Amino acid sequence: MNGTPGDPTASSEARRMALYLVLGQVPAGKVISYGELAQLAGLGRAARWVGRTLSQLPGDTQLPWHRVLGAGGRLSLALGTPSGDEQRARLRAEGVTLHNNRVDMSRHGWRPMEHSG
DNA sequence: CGGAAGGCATTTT
DNA sequence: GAAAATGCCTTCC
Repeated sequence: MNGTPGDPTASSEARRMALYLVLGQVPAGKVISYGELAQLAGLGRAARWVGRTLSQLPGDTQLPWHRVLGAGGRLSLALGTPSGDEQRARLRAEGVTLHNNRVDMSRHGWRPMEHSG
């Protein structure tokens, strides 16, 4: 609940909508971190909230949640987990190069601001 | 010096 | 109060 007076933040539903919009802006073959995603969605440092929301997403969602990684392209999900294994499988399917538990941000790091920020 | 891996601190539900 | 799809800092190669 957003029953926190003093916080101009919108309802959790509004935050989730912003997250969907930003996440839908992520092109295939590119990746982004939870923190970046939260910041682009205007959520600030709610990186935890982003990860939690993605985990709440249904399997029927069309959102590319598998393009969301930890900071610096680090995989937060561990192998052995349904989501962790699927994320790596989907990323590789899009042409993303995986290094053990790291992604090549230099080649797949999404830059919504490009250079003219 | 640069990249990768692990640990501790922060935030949200 | 506890758990979790994280983030930044420090250390090793």
